[in-house]
Amino acid sequence: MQITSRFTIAVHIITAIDYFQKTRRVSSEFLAGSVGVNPVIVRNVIGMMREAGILRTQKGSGGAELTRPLSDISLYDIYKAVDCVDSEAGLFHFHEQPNPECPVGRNIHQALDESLAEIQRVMEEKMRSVSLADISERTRQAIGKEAETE
Amino acid sequence: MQITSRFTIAVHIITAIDYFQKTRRVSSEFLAGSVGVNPVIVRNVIGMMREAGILRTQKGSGGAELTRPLSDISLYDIYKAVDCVDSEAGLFHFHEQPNPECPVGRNIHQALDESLAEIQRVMEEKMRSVSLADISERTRQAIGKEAETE
DNA sequence: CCGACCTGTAACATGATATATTACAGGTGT
DNA sequence: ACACCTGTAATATATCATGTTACAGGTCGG
Repeated sequence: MQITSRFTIAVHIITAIDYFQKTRRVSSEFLAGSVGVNPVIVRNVIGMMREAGILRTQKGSGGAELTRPLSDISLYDIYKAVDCVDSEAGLFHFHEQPNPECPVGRNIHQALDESLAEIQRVMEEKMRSVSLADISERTRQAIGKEAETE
Repeated sequence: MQITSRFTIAVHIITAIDYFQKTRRVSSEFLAGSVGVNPVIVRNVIGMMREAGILRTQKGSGGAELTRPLSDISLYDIYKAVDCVDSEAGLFHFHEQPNPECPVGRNIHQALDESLAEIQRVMEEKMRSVSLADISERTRQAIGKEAETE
């Protein structure tokens, strides 16, 4: 099991929009080229982030624009926006038919749920603590280092 | 995306083995009845835990037996044993072909990896902090409360 | 030593999901 | 009018989780 690549694709997209938006028009085609996936995937991921209020898009003329500074967008915002996990079901898939006639079967769910929820919570809190500004900053630093060694 | 139910099934199995092993023979058929899945699933999950050294099994006569006390088995041990995530690839699936000709494309992976690894790490550390003794204890308490209200 | 019961494992079916791809209707700006 | 863009539907494919049947071989009580 792995968290869908939509997540890293979305982070890549946001970073690229921020990096390029002042110098060129950032269309889904262009982004698809940078990310290395089909433009339709990009448009879908962008659509999810638009619904989540992270960015705005312009039909026709093209290009996407962030609605707030990178420092106000966390990895958690992206993760939620692109639906990496079902919000209701949670991160862990509990087996669905523990036997109610068995004492363990009818109580294990309740006994485990609290711990599973906590695990999910610490993970999500860590995601909240990382902003897209952090990622963008690291990306720009890496690009800067490339220039040095040329 | 969700973590496979093999994980909660495995926790259920360990808890049930501990709960029943002194009073009856705990076969894969019996466990399958408690968990509510096919006996083959149980045998496969048990097989994975055997490979991980968490329990021993007896061909022929049946029954599984834990190799160490519940307090020495953590949720993380189970999670690793039943292969919830690919150990090499990690929890997050990075898109595989970011464009090396794009400055963002060729640096985003490195810029993100550190954060993704940290997120995975805090999650796994939380899993290490919960032992099967905790889960068993809560299960037994829940069973005890049932008895009270009868 | 036979028969009942068990495990380990392979083989196959099925449904869900991630990703890719084609297609097209409709918006925008020159 | 035309080129370029987005939003979205429809479809294809591959992978994976889970279920199911089947069977070879181990163990043990009678």
